[in-house]
Amino acid sequence: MNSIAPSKKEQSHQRIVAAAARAMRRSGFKGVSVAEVMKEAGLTHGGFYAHFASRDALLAEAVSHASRDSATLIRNHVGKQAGAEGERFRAYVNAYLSDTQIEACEDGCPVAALCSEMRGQAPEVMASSREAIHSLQQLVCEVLPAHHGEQASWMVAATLSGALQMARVMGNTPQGRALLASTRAELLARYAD
Amino acid sequence: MNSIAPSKKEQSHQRIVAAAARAMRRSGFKGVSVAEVMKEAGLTHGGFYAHFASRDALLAEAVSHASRDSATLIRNHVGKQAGAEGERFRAYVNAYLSDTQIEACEDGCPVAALCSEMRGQAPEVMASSREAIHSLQQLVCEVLPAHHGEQASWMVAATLSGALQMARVMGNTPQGRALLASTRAELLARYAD
DNA sequence: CAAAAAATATGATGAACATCATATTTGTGC
DNA sequence: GCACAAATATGATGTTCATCATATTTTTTG
Repeated sequence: MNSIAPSKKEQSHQRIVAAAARAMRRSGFKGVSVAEVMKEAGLTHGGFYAHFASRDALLAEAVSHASRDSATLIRNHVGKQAGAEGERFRAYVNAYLSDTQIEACEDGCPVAALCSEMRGQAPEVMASSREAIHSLQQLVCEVLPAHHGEQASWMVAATLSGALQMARVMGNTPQGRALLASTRAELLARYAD
Repeated sequence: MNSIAPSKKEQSHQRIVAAAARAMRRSGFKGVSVAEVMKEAGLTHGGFYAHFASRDALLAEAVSHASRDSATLIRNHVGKQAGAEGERFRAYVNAYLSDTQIEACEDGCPVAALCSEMRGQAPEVMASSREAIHSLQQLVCEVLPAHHGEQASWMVAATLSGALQMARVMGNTPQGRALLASTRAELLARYAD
């Protein structure tokens, strides 16, 4: 077997992780059933344990995958606007808190999708979760005008995640959209420059 | 029977709701098992359906209970400091984001404890959840210096809930405490007056 | 193409859980 | 203290689910 081409097993492994990462953000940790994820990956449920030591091991990998994935998505979106300091921040906040995010959980930020559920998970899942939170803060740091410092980046990360979660509970309604609009306006007024 | 004294049934009902409200904030919606809640209330699991139409009906009541309960707790704490405008806000933020809150989920804000899990619950649970979010924002409005307006109150509510959730994932560690401290500092610097 | 190895499918097992029907206990008015 | 009603307990049922042992299929190698 060629060691460059991904083996069949690796491909299956990745399909399973990707399916879990989507299911997780759609329905929470508890919403990830081994059988359903395997079906979504085009496999049968029994073969699961040839790929993962346990369901928790899958969840841990899926959190990391979702984190990298959503970070890449939004980096690509923001990276193109390399204008004045503050422009990248505007683009980032407007994307993270856009109205479309209310209903687009599946490909969105795993912290917003799962944060209140992370506490109390298995140790390996918590470790991945802490990394996902760090990754979110890191991303904020990259786009936040530098003079605001690290302290502000933690607070902004918390605001972004908290606001998106709340808006999703309100739903894609005037209320939910107003919540997002308020948060965008406050953040931009105080941190865009 | 006297209609003033709470009946035995009402007392049991309240004990069940209170137990569920604690279990819920400790372990999430999924962590509320009918059998365990009944045991914690000093009853056996089978009697449950004499009190509630379904598990979801219990969850909905428990969210409302937790919301009222934690609001009362923090109102009592803050209410005593009726000093200059901004003093109440300082007291509120310092209490909501105090280090002790990292480990005190059971009696804390149900929005911080459950927000990312609320989306996708049964309709009655979502209705209670939306009310709990409104109640949090209302409380922020009461303590926020008036000139900041309603827009700021939504953003501050999101920040509080988001930061506490993240800190709880980090745990009661230098990291978690630093996250809370950063958020407190930013909020107070920008909204205390 | 045949044999060996790797990957996946089938089906079973046991645990956890919500729900409910029925029995037992507890409290109340006479 | 006795009968009646309300409240609670017991135990059963059916379902969902993670996990795993074993069989079958697919892939690779000689």
